[in-house]
Amino acid sequence: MDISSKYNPAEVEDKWYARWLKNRFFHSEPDSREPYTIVIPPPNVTGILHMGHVLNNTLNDVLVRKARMDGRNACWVPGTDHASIATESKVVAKLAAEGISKEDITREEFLKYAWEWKEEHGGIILQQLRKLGASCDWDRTRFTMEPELTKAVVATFCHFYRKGMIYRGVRIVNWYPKALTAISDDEVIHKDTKSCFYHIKYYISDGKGKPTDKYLVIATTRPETIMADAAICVNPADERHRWLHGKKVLIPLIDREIPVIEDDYVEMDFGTGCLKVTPAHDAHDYEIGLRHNLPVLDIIDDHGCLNEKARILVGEDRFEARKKIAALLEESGNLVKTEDYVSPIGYSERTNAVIEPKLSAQWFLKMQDLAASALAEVEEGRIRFIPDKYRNTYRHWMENARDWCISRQLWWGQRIPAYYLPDGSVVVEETAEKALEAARKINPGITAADLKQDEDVLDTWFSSWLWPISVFDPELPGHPEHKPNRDLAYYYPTNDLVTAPDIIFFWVARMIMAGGEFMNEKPFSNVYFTGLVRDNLGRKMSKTLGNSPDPLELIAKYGADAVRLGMLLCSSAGNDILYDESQIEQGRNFCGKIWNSWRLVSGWTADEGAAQPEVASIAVRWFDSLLSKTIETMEDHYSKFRINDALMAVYRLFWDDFCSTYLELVKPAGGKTVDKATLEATVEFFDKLLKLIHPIMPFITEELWHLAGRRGETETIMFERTPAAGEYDAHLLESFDVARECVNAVRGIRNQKGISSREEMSLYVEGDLDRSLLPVLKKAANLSEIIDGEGSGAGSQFVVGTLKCFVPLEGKVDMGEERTKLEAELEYQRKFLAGVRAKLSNQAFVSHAPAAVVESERKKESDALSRIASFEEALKAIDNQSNK
RNA sequence: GGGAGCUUAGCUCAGUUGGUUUAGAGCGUCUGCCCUACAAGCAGAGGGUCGGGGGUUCGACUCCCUCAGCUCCCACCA
Repeated sequence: MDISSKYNPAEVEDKWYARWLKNRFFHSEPDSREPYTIVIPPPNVTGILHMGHVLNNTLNDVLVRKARMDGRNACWVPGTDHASIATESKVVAKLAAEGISKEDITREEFLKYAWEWKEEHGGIILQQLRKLGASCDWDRTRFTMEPELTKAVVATFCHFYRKGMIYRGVRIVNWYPKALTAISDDEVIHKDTKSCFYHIKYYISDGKGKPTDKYLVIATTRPETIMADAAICVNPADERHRWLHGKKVLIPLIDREIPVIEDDYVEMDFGTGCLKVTPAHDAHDYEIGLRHNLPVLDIIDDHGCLNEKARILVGEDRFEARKKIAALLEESGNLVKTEDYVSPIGYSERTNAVIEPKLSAQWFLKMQDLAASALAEVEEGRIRFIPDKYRNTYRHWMENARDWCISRQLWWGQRIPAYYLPDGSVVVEETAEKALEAARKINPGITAADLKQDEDVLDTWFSSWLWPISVFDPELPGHPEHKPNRDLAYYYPTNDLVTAPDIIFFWVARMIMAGGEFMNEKPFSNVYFTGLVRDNLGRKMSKTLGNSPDPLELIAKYGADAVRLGMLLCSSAGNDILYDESQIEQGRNFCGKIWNSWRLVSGWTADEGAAQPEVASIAVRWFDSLLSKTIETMEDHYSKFRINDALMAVYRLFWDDFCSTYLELVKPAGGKTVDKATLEATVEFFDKLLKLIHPIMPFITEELWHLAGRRGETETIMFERTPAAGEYDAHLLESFDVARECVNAVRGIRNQKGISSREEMSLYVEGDLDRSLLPVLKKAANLSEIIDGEGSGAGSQFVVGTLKCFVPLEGKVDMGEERTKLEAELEYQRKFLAGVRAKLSNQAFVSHAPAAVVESERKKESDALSRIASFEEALKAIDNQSNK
């Protein structure tokens, strides 16, 4: 059969992916089989493939392909996420590059640009996934902002609003001045940041707005907010500040009078024990303000600049204002001192911009009930996390979940379906028409033009949490009375979810909540958390470091199968992945190995009449057993999501056992013909191996499966069944390993003595070895004869287990060297024996340890004794020789 | 500040209820090989007192305590 001498992944991969698509092999429809469902963690619609995606989607694909070959109706639903903040900021940047400012255009115009951009760049990542071999059901591709899914999101909002779980409130939120939007707590990262602690004098007022000569000192890191102070707060138990109770003080520079209040919140031993309370610019202060009924004065605008309410430094950026006010305070004599200080500051996870705690009106979803039931799903074991340790993290969060701020001050996203009447009252309805209807019940005179829809959009996660439901039946979310359609009824709950642990709360937890709310059923059974992909120095991959390779270039260079294997090689669940290109090289090499092994086998021609050599017959029986055993091992690994262990098992089976051992044993000596039975068995083994490898490396296995079976274009390995583990001969496997060790030892001696593998040798064996395996020894070690008995004279002695072996080495043996080697062995065995005997002579051990353990120690003892005897004899023999 | 986890060969990691483990794998390293499947390969070899200390136990990489180092998550002491 013609087969190119080198495997060409690019050609093969493009060919097969196109055929798979053409035949719609990935497409799934409900039928009588058991479903296996995965929904993709939807990547950002404008994103491009990075190594994290490669890891995640490779794992997904392995699971899906495995399930498909297990005979299940596998469905992997792909799609993308509209990613409001990320996408909007990209569009804003693009417009800015064209000289267009978002503020100069209308919402409609902006959205037009955004959609254009999405159409142009959106979904590139889905094309890229095809290169990786992802077997997604592309006919089911979804986008979180497509009309149907948007309807689902809006309906969901209305649903929770009607249940009284959504409310609008003025709260301190994490304000992101650059994008002019609030972001959720989860999108803020706190980092210890060097800053400055300003100690500032506030003079006591004489009651008429004039300073007395008495003062208190507060310490703050944010002097630019003093103009927004509503009070000074001290701990009521703090004796030092008792004299301040009931007093009023004047804010420096602007001389506004504020009260001194008392609250337990203030730590006596921190700072000066006096806290300036700035309800508009600090969440704790806001709480204190509520308790003490303090006025709220917001002096920072949406861009992070001081506004006119600050009275001074109006229009200055918050950081500029901080520098300037420090100078002003210094001038006015209010600055006592400054000291270096490190404090946690919130940054945007996305852009690293400093987040401003800011008072603003936002929509919230109450979390308490949702979180409690979502916690139970995991705690009571209905949903399994892999690795298990994430349960702790999950529990902690769910027990402390705060209400979810679901509004975002953006345009790209699902607009909040709240409509305001001129009198300020609000109606929440799925459509503008329904809203008008509802509004007229409040005020019959209302016209459509009077109703103003809320300007905000919903947090992206407010759509992605519906994903496992809405991709199948977008009618259901928000309408729990709706009967699930055929797809949803069949595919839900999905089986496994593969995702990164950093979105455990953003997404995983919330999908569980939505599942409980609308389906009364968990959305998936297993969540496999991958690690973060890092470079080989352990650094996160980032554009700025330039340490993030382009997966498509890697695929072009090494092939998708190689990239997949390379990623899986280093990935055990939950551990970070230290990526190194050498792993992908290893994948490429494995492809080469598989390819070449078939080149070898395909070159064999069967000789109908020839009898099967004994060594081939043994090899076939042995490999058949080993194959069964390995399949069993792999199934066990898969069931525990130990994908890389399953991979390693088949990798070694193929390379070490099939190629290096089996093929070498059955390989016809002259390179000409092989008996029929052996050839058939070999081809069948190869076929099974391909099937075992297919979920991991889909392309090369499909190619070879076709080459090996001369199969038609509409056939595919992907619907073949996973080979079943049959019975295996444990005794054969064990004794075969002894034989292999012997072979190893002989080869070692060859190596050491510089004897070519082509030169035949003799071997003496004495002791425990299955003699039926002698042909294996003979062929693998290239022995002319194996003599049962004790060898003597010039030669080298070694022991495998309790088997004593001797290789005659006439004229090639250095007796001194042999002596040293044997003495070292003897020394080791004696020490070992001493250890075992110490154990056995310990009465406590003998009486407490289980009989089997004691028995095995006894066996160790007798084995060691026999080995020692062998070595001693060998040494004696050497001495006799040299004495001659 | 709270919580979780990690520390095993040069590197990355297994080690599944403490005893057939005299601690394994992959990669890398070293030695020898182009023998017609494969040098992206073949055949071998070396390499670890399982982070330190203590304890429980007949027995500890495995359980407990403690110290050290690292990582992650949560947390706005101004």
